[in-house]
Amino acid sequence: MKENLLQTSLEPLLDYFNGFIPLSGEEKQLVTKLFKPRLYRKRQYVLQEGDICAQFNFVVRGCLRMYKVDEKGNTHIIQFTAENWWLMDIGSFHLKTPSELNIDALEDTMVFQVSHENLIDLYTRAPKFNLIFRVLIENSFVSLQKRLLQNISSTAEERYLSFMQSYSHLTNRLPQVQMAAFIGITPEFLSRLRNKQVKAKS
Amino acid sequence: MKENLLQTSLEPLLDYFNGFIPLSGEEKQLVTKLFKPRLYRKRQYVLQEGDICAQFNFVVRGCLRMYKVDEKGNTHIIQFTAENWWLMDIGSFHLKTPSELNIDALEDTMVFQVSHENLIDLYTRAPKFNLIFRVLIENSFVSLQKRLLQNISSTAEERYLSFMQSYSHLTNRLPQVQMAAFIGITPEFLSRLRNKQVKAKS
DNA sequence: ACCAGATCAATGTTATTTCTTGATGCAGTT
DNA sequence: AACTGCATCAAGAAATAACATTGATCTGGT
Repeated sequence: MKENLLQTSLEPLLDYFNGFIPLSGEEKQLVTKLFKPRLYRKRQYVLQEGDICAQFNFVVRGCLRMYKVDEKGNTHIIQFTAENWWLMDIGSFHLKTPSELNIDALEDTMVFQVSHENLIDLYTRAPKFNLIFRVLIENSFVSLQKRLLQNISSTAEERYLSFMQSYSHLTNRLPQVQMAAFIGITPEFLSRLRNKQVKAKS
Repeated sequence: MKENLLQTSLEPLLDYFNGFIPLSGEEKQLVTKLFKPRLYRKRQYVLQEGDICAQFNFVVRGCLRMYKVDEKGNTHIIQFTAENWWLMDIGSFHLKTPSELNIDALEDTMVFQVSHENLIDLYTRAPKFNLIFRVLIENSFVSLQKRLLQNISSTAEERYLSFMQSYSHLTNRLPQVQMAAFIGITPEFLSRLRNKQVKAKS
């Protein structure tokens, strides 16, 4: 019986950084030393409400979701993260306070993780990463803001359409229950919306 | 979308300890304070190779397996653990060294966990637990040794029969792939063995 | 040459997850 | 009062994944 091995090639991460600014050999070394691979299986928690978010996660393969569970037990998804993107609770990570968010895996997912300590170390030894991470976080910020705007100003149907656009690479990988929880409607209603779309086209 | 809540009655654990030696009210208090409930879902890791085993796990409901993955990616199961038994990597736990073993859930599984620190605390405040845990570990030791002996001296068929006996409570709960990985044969060959058994009986 | 067991590929069986549909309800518009 | 946009609950249907069986073929050790 074979199990998933965590194959540990740092390549995708190095490629990612290189896409911003080429790294020196030494910097690659640093990354190699400070980032650790880790496999999460479907449904497994990466971060649980009440815990401190101790890692920056870079997804190499698979898909994560970050969400909040409200008092009624309803799940609200803040973000999906698949290949070559980052996910963490920045607030909890930097302030070292318990998170009120959850992160878990929607598929078996490989990530590279840096701890807080190691990230500081990285910044100190290779200041270039300040730039990289600044840009990276700015990007996240922008898309978050876009999502907020989108969200507060639209009907369910509009949100659905907008979601299909901005997450087009994921729309046939994600179960509809998850999309519904992102859009903020019930799976049943999403089903009806889709139905309507199909009919409208013909 | 609703998520699973954990129900947290300590009863089974207290009963277990009481089965050794009756506990005082104070001792029960201690147990209540130092053990934490935790739910693992099917396929979820409890311990991952490379991590330090930080908890003693007492299974209340469900079933765990502890295994090692070799260089070829083959899984060798060391132990199954269901209701009212313990599981951990003792070595990693005590020496605080990275484990080379994995533990994961074969079913949704409820455990109570003590951390290293809390366990020491428990021993200090209620020395009676030294006895309890000594006996408990001796028991594990004995069955481990039995397994080893069984293993090095038998054919696959003998190992299968012996497994059916000593794990009789689990034989219709465990998938055969898992049993095969315990016995040390391929699932296909196990299937044939079982077939042979059935035929032999008629 | 034979036996215990592996490997590979195909197929069958069950269980689990996901999706759809209908019935009904309810709070805000118009 | 009726209509729209959504929720809730229950039941089935459809899709997928997990598990089991079987046949064919191979291998290393006696």
